[in-house]
Amino acid sequence: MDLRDELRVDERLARRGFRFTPQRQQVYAVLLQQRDHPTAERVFIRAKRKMPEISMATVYNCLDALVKCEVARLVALERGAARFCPNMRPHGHFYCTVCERVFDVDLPAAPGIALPPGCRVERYELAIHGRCAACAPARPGRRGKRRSG
Amino acid sequence: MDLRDELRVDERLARRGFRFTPQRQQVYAVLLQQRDHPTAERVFIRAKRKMPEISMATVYNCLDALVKCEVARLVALERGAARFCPNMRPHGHFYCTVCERVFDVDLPAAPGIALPPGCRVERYELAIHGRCAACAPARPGRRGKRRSG
DNA sequence: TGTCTGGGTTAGAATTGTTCCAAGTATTGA
DNA sequence: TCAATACTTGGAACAATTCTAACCCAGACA
Ligand SMILES: [Mn+2]
Ligand SMILES: [Mn+2]
Ligand SMILES: [Zn+2]
Ligand SMILES: [Zn+2]
Repeated sequence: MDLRDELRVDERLARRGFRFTPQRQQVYAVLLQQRDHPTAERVFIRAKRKMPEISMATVYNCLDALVKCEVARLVALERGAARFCPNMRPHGHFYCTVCERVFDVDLPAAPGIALPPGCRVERYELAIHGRCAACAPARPGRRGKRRSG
Repeated sequence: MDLRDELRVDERLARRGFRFTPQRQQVYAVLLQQRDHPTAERVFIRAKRKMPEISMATVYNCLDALVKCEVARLVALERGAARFCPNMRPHGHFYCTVCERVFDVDLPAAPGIALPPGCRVERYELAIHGRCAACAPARPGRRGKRRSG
């Protein structure tokens, strides 16, 4: 984890009356360490390696604080568990329907979409569903590695 | 409901071994009647007006059949209840974060997104979050009409 | 120093949205 | 007419998330 990043996170939390507790540091470190868009449960499993006492409730609380302070993004790709991403640059996601891995993709510079009149855009959520390189050749069933951590 | 549409639906279901039962007709009619991207529960409430015996399990079953036969789309905009849409032309969605209404928007002709190499796209899901015309002027809290059905 | 205050952590209960199940019903086609 | 198959139903089960109540802890302040 980059020290400058951590300092920024610290003050971003403080600005909203949140503390950068050891649990929140650990949850944030987990997000930075393996940027594979883990679910809350996967974050929980990884965070427990260095902090065995941490609870699921705390993981949800920490992720919520990080998302509220714009230090992490919640990514809702399908129904089912939300995923989390510490990349705060605007970007979309490629979701492999076979191995369920998620990849960041850049958004097009000029979306050029005609909105209903009077609408104000807050953010774009682009999800591209398909097959990643590892899974593209297969036809049905599942391929590629899943649940690696 | 357009008769030609209904006939097409009938055969689309039949092709997959599904029947266009009175319940499925009713659920489909509800989707066509008020194209506001209702949740399963809202479909249930509306369907009960003409078919008081219908159950939630059947509404889920019917929506599932319609989605499988490509007669309706499941739209997963946020965490929480999925929404359903009978518009099968490719389109994205504008989601008002205040009143929670959903509007169809046309997709740009050429998205022009650089994907991870080797990826095969199945479909795009574009969701634009923001404020609709009715809710744009407001700052915090909620405005606009909600849950009208 | 003692204690007040407010956020934080925890386990477990509750809630939400969805899927599954078992039993009975309806439709189809030999 | 009979068997196979699909369908509907209420309720149980389930998964993801949120809520609750008890305790913890750091910093403010008397
Ligand atoms: Mn991402
Ligand atoms: Mn739509
Ligand atoms: Zn894959
Ligand atoms: Zn609105």
